[in-house]
Amino acid sequence: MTTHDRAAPEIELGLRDRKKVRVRAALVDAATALFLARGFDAVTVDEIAAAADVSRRTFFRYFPTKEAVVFARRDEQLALFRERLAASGDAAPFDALRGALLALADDYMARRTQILQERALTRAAPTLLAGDLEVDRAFESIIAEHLVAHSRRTAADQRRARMTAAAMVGVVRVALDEWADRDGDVDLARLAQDAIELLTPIVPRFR
Amino acid sequence: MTTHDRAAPEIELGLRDRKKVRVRAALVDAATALFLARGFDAVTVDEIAAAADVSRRTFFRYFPTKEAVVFARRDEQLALFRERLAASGDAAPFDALRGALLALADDYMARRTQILQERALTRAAPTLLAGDLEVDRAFESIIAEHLVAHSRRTAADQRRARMTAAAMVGVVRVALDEWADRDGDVDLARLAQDAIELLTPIVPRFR
DNA sequence: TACGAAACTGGCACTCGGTGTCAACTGGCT
DNA sequence: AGCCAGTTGACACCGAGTGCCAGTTTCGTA
Repeated sequence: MTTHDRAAPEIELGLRDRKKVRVRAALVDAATALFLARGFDAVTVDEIAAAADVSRRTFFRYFPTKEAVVFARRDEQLALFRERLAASGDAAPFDALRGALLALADDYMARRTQILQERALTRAAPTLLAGDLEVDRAFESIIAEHLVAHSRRTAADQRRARMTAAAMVGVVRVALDEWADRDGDVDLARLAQDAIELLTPIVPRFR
Repeated sequence: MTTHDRAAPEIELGLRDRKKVRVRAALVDAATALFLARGFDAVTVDEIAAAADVSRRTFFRYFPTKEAVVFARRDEQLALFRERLAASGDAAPFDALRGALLALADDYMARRTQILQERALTRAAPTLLAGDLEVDRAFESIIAEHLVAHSRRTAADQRRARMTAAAMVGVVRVALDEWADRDGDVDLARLAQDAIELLTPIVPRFR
């Protein structure tokens, strides 16, 4: 029912769209390979385009910036998180949140090496660091939306919901950092669980 | 004792250094005036340099990037915050934190129009937004350092200290956002106070 | 199956942010 | 006065991103 491909990859795409998917994938693959080999800054868009066998101009038709190609995967995570949250509609808001976050933690652990590689890339390039922070804000927006929607209409309550969202993203990020710093050798779900539990006393209404 | 100028602005500067100060100020003034008039992206470095009567190359000798000239003032706030925190050395860590944050809130209210202008600028330019986020992380680092230094050496305790720091920056930012959204017409200190109070139950050791 | 519209692509020229280099200048010191 | 070091401007250069247009490919339709 949605235009999202994940749920229904079987719909016949025309040749035109299949080509587009192929080109996009080729660009992502070429870029990540080059980035991992030589670092983000040392790779030019021309090289990426050449490696994917398209013109430089075409690269910028698929991605608005050089950074965007790095964050393509992260945007998918974001959309997935939003879906999961929306799916568990009538559960207690805080429980839904915990569920979605822990599911995310599982995803991360499953794609461990890839995640760690991406992080290593991000640390080395200041430009990418900025994008990383924006992802956090995006998560915060989703969570805040969710909490606000399930709060009373009081200004004070809504503010508190937004504060809770900000705090939650903060503690979860610290958990993620620790996991990454330990090369993914600890249980991220466990860390995330602890992080979320830490906030229990400040979550409005449930405890 | 420190090399910081604030405490001792009376030391005689040679003609050379006085010039440098003047040029730097001229660049900041010219840049902010142009930015406010036409927005960050619509102003080129050439224009800023011309308005300040120096060459384009000289601009980049004073600031590493076009963004840096916007964040010059914010870096001062950051240093000030760090000093305040270090000053109140033997107070309870959480009290010291609250004190420094509330002092910061007072600063913001005192420079209300300037702060609001800067924020308006930042919102409009995606590049600047990234810088904004980095400032938050810098604050978080300072707070985390402070809390970690006053925590037990346990891994769990230190992690909790870092999580608390992240949460604190989060809730304070929400307070700041609300203040700015209301055009600075509410009491920021009060909002910040509430935000910090919200975290009391999760702060390690004190309650 | 042929054809016209629409989408996609490549190439080119251009703007702007940022850097390396070097020659000319200016203030500081003896 | 004169040397040294720091500062400056000019120029050339690179890479990211954008507007534009002409050529090609795919799609829907007659």
